[in-house]
Amino acid sequence: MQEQYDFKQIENTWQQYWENQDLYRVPDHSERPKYYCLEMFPYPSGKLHMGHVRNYSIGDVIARFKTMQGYDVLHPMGWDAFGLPAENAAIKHGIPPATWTWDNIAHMRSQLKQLGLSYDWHREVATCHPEYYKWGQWLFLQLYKKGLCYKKHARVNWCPDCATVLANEQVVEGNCERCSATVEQKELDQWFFRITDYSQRLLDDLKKLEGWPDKVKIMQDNWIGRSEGAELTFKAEGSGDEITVFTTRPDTVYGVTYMVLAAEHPLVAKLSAGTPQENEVAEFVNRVSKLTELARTSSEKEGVFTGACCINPFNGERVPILTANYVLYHYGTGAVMGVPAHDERDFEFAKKYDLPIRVVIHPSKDKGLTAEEMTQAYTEDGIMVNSGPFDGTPNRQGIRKVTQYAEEKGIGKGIINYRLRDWLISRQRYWGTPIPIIYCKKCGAVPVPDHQLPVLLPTDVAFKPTGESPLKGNPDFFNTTCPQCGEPAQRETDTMDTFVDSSWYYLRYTSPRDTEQAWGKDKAARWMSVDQYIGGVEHAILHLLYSRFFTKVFYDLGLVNVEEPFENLLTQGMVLKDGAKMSKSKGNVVSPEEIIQRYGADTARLFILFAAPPERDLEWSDRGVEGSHRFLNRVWRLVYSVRDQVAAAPAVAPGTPYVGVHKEMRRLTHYAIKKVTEDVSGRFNFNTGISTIMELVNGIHTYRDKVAEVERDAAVLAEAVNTSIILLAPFAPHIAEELWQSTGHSGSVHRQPWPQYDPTALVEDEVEIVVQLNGKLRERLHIPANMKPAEMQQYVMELPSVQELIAGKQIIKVIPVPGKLLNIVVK
RNA sequence: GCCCGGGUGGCGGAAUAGGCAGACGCACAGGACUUAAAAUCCUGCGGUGGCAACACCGUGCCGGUUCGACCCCGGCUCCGGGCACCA
Repeated sequence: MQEQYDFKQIENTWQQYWENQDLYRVPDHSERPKYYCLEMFPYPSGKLHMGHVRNYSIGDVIARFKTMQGYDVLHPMGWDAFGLPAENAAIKHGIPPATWTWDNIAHMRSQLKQLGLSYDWHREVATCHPEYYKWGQWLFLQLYKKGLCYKKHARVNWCPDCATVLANEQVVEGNCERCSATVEQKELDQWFFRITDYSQRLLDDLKKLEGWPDKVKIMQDNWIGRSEGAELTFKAEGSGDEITVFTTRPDTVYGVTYMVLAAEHPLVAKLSAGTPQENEVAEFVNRVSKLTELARTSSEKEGVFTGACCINPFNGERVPILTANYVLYHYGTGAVMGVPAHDERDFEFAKKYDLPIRVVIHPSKDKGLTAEEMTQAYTEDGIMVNSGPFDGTPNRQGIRKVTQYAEEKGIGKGIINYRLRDWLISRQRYWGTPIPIIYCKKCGAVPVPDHQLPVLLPTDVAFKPTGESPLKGNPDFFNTTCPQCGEPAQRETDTMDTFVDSSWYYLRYTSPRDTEQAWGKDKAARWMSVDQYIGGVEHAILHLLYSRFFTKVFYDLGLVNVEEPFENLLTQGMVLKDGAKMSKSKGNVVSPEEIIQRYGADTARLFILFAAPPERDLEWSDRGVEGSHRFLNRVWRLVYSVRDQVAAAPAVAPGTPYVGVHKEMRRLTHYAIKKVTEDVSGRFNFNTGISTIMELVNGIHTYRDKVAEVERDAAVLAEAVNTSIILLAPFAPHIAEELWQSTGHSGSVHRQPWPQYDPTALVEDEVEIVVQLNGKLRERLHIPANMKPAEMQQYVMELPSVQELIAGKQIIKVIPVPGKLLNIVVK
């Protein structure tokens, strides 16, 4: 063992050794229980950033800890390798996307290896590899055959900069989630997955996910957006055209004073035809439908009379039909009833256009409302009035009763609406999984037969700066023959959203090299579900919702036997510098490479785990990094100074009665085992775990310095030193391995069993308690630890110093808390 | 507007079940070692007053419950995130 901590040499040596020994390979079958630890795989952008380092350091601690606890830990890594940046690089630098991507992967893989992460690299996957996307295509076809995948002509989100369509989830406040360009609307033929068929199950099963943060579950709940209500049908006067509205408040149907249709609603043109309103309506629709949803909904409410009226089937009243910008065509039925008295939007609209307001809910029997006095809508609960047979009914009951009545009369029905839309998966891009569909003039859209998979992405493609997919200009790719009739046919040139690729990679890791199937059912059964998933909260909806959907589909197809993919989810916070997210434009980026170069991987990992608990944002501090480095040096010097004594020491004999400093050293050792185990297992509070190891190391220093070498108990010292090395192993794996080997051990420290604490070592003879007077701290004192509350009270109360405290005061009550305090309440 | 988080020393953070606020680390100050510096080691480090023992104040603000509140309840405020004309 060298006197100096030479992290470079140590990290290189052990990384090579572990690789040569194949230390992190995990078997598919064994007697040990399984644990699946997964971190979100990265997009191979070129270099690791600190967010990656944090994500993977957290996962590595858990994986190593679980391994030491006796589990077979599946801890894989791979690459979310399809995507637009590869195409941009091709256009900009003339490098083919495949070359660019594989070069990046090679570099990032070596960076990950430099961090000393315990991945089973035999299981590496890359979504751009034909052996991976072949099965993505196969899964697409399984959904297709099940009717969960369809092509539809629809108004879709189009990003002009990315030159492709986007899923709803990828539009953030009207802008592209990737490049922030303003999203436009286009009418196109597009492929969708029928995720809406799973709305209710995706919602219901959120309750089963006890290991997920509430925040993420709430976000998914909101996104699915279940809303219970009724559809009610009104008939247009004259023509008899039916207008069905969706409402969550059927109890207010007697308060309807107008109807509103979305601008795109087919009846708008029909109803206004031939009325004096016709031109005005056409002009309004023309203007409004050009606007994006965001532009429409952020402007003031506007509407025009269509010239037609309809009859409220509940009270026979005649109300005008309008069209307005605040009604969305794609939600519900694209039509709403206007109840200004009890809906804020309707109130605002009615005030602007002078439409009548009719109160049909009173706050209570004694408290009424009048339309004239109202300054805002009354949306709370109350009693129904002006509502024919329903007068006097509490409105909550009224919702049920009106719906029931509508069903009996055939003018409506109860219904549940979801905000969730089907998942648009086709992309007009080259660098993605080709959609395995062939278009034949005779047979229509024909799925590519299984034996023809994969539909290979051609690599000899020309990129144009227009951004158009080069597949369109590649006849070798798109010209083919129909699998059904053999006539000439064309391939689909759209590729799949990369979120499709990342929605099943956790399953592929269970059978990464299987050439016969997407995964082995037995393998998936052994490893699924993922016990711990770790990644950024930015995937709360997109990736995590899609993966849940896929798993449910696979369950229904009999491909897996779990209904949820991720048992426990840890969403790590961002890495900040000077209070802001690291970014090139802000110039506050700290490069992992530089930190590893200067301080080593162990220091980088230790700092990032110590500086904050994983879920919180982490403020980067160069000083803090130095502190972590200093600590590792301190551990090194300690072990160096006692290495021979430790190596030669016997084990602590069970039951040995230690006293004084020796006893205290043992207490500290076993307390550290207890505390670090608790911090790493349940709470993932690595910061407090590390601080406990620091306390142990500080304690060993004191023990070494204050006790002469001859009086030192070698067994106690060795126990403390060995424990600190083992506890440090998941956090700083290289230095721990080196120290382990230098203190006379054989076998990797990472294959040692995680230590168990000895409860008898934690028992103290004396405890410090405080004496409070009316809850205020007055005195600290030491008492025997085994005192019962009554004994403790008597003992403390008789102490002269305490007598002095309470002299001349009337004692009202005394509250003894064993091992903690005694509170004396006096007057 | 609605729904989640979060406000604790100069800084990152700790207090896991209502029981000693500030563990651990950073920064800073003083000291030891050194010709000197770095490294290392030791000591101090919430505020105010005091030579000191000690006293008083102190977890965003106001109030409540309790023998006792960073922690529970009510009301506000500021910061971060999500959703937002979804009928």
